[in-house]
Amino acid sequence: MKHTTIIDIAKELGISKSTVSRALSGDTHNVKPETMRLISETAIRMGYQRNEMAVNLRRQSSRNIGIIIPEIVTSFFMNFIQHAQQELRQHGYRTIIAVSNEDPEQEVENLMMLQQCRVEGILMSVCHKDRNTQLYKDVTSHGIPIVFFDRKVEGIGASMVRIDDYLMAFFTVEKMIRSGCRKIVHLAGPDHISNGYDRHRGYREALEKFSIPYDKRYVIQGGLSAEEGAAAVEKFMSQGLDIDGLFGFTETSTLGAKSMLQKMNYRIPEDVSLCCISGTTLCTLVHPTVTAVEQPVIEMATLSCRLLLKQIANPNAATESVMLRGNIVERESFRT
Amino acid sequence: MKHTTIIDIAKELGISKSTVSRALSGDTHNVKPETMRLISETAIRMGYQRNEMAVNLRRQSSRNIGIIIPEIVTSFFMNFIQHAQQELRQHGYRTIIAVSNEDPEQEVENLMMLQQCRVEGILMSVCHKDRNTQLYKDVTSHGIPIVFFDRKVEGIGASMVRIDDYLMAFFTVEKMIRSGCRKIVHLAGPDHISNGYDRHRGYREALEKFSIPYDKRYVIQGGLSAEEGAAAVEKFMSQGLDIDGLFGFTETSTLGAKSMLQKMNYRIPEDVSLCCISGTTLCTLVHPTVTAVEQPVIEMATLSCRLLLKQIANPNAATESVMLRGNIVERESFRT
DNA sequence: GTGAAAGCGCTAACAG
DNA sequence: CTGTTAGCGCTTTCAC
Repeated sequence: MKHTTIIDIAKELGISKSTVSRALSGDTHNVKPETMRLISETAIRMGYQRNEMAVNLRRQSSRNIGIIIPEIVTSFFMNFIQHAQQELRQHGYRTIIAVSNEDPEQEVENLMMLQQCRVEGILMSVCHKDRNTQLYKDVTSHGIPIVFFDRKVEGIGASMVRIDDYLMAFFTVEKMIRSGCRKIVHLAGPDHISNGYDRHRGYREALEKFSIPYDKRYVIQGGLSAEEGAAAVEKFMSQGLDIDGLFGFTETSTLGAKSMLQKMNYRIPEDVSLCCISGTTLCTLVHPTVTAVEQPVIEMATLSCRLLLKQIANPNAATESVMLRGNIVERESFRT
Repeated sequence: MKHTTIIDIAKELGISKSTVSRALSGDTHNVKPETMRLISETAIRMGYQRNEMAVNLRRQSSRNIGIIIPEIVTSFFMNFIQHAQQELRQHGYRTIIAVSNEDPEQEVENLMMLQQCRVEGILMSVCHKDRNTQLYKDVTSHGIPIVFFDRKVEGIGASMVRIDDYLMAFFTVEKMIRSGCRKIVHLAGPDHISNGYDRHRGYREALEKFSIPYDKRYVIQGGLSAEEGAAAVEKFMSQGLDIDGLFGFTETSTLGAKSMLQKMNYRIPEDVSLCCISGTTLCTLVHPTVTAVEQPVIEMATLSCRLLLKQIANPNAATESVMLRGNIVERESFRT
C-alpha cells in the first residue's frame, strides 16, 4: 500500500539512492547505460511513482501555477482554463484552479491557499475591481507574479491581458443602430466589475454618435446569470416602454433576457436586435438570433501564460498590459 | 523574496521551532497562552504562510483529491466540479482538476500525474468505457480509491455514481411520441461511451412500446460538439427523409443540430419535438424550444464526494454503485 | 510548557 | 561512474 521510493529501489538493487535518483531523472551523463536500464526496469516493475512533494520541497520550486476565476459555468472561463492548462503543461507546470464565486472573501482565501501551495505564479480574473488590490500587491511583492485577465483591476501596475470592452461595445451598438435599432436596452453589468463600466460607456457614446438621446431608463442592471437577465427584462417590460434592440452584458444573461422576451410573446426582430460580447462561437452557433461579438479567448489564454512565464523566468521583467481587439492585438508596455 | 519559515519566527523570538510549530497548528494544550499570542502575532507580522508541501511530506498525506473529466466546456461537468470542490473543501481537501480531452492517452497521463501528486482519491468521468480498465485497477490496488461518475466503466467493481440513461431516454422518447412525434431522429453518441448505448436502447424500446418500426437510418452519429450535431443533421436532411422530432445525445450537439435545422428553414414544431438529457436548467431556460430532461448534477457531485471520502477514511469499505433517476435516488450496494 | 533530534523522499554538492 | 552527506520545512516523539 505504501508507495515505492528510490530507497526501496536502491535496496532491491544493492546500490545507493543517489544513483537511482540520477538514473530516474534521466542523467545519462553520470550513470552507466547498463545501470540505467536496470534501474528503470526495476522502477517500472515495482510501480515507482516519483513523489512530487518531496521533489518540490527539495528543489524549492513547485511547478504549480494557480488560476483564480470568479465563476466556472461560463464558456469563456472554461475555454480560458482549457487553453491555459494546455499551454502551461507544455512548459512543465501544473495548474491549481480556484473559483471565487464572485465573492472577494473567497478570493482572499483562494490567494492564501495558492500561496501555501507555493505556486510560482497566478493567472487571475478578479471579482471586484479594487476591493483586494492591497492583497494583490502583497502577493506580487512576495515574488509571486500575477497576470490579470479579462477583468481590469484598478490601482495596480501589474500585468494585464484584457479586451477593449469600450471599443467592442461601441462597435456592437453602432452595428445595431446601423441596422435600424433605435430603442436599445442595455443590460448592464454590476458596478464592481470595471468591464461593465467600459461597455456602458461604449453603449452611451455609440448612441451619441448617431444623436440618439441617452435614456437612463433603458440601462438596467442585468446581473450575470440567465435568471438575473430574465428578471431584469421582465421588470423593464412591465414599465410599458418600447424596445427594438438589446445589448447584454454576459452571454448567459443575454440569453436569459431573450428567453423571457420570447415567453412574453414580444416579437424579436431578426438581424442584430440582440447582441452581447461572448466568449466563444457557441453562442452564435446555437442562437442564430443572437449576435455575439467574440472575445478572443484563445489569444487571451496564450498571452496571459506567456506573460506569466516570462515574469517567472525573470522576476525583474517589466509588467506588460496587453489589450486585445477581436482579431487585432495591440500592445502597450510600461515599467512599474 | 524567500518565504518566512517557522525557523525564521523561532529565531526572531529566540525560541525553538517546535514551539512555533505547535502554536501555529493550534495546540493550545501544550503552549502557554502568552507564547501562543506572541507567536501568532509575529507570524502575521512576518507574513508567514505555511509550506503545504513540507507538511504533506512530513504527514505522509496530501489532502489532495484529483478530478478527471473528459471535457471542460459542458455545463454539466462545470457544475459537477463546482459542487464537488465545495463539498471537498469543507472536509479540508484541495482538488486538482485534469481534463483528458476525450483521449484515453491523456487520461493515462493525468492518472500518472495525480499519483505523483499523491492524491488520496480520484473522482473520474472516463472517456472510454473499457480502454483503461487495467490502469484503474492498478491505481485502486495501490490504495487510491476512484469513484466513477456519469460515464460507466466496464469490467471493474469500483464505486460508481450514474444516472439511469436507459430510463431517462425511454421516458424522454415516450414523451415525444405521446405528444405526436413519429419520425424521431436519434443523434447518437459515440460507441465508446456506454451512456450512448443505454440511451439508444431507451430510444429503441420506447419506439417498440408504441409499435413504431425502428429505422436504422434515423439513428445518426451526432458526436459531442455543436459542430458535429449540426453536420450530422445536415447530412441526414440531404437524404430527403421526413422528420418530426429529434432526440439528441449531448446538450451541445442537440443545440447545434437545432441551429442547423433552423438555418435550413426546416420548420421546428413547438412542444417536445427537440429533446436531450442535459446537465442544468440553463438549456431549457435559454431554449424554450428544446426540452431538456435534467440530470441531477448536484446530487451526483455530493454523492460522489461522500462515497470517495468514505473510502478514503476506510480503505476496506465496500464499493457502492449509486444510480440516480432524476429526483429519485435509488441505491444498490455490493461487495467486491 | 519547551527544546533537541529524527526523519518524510528527494536532490545536489563533494569525494572518491 | 557511484557513494556519502547535508538539508528543503515541517511534525512528532522523547526528554527535561
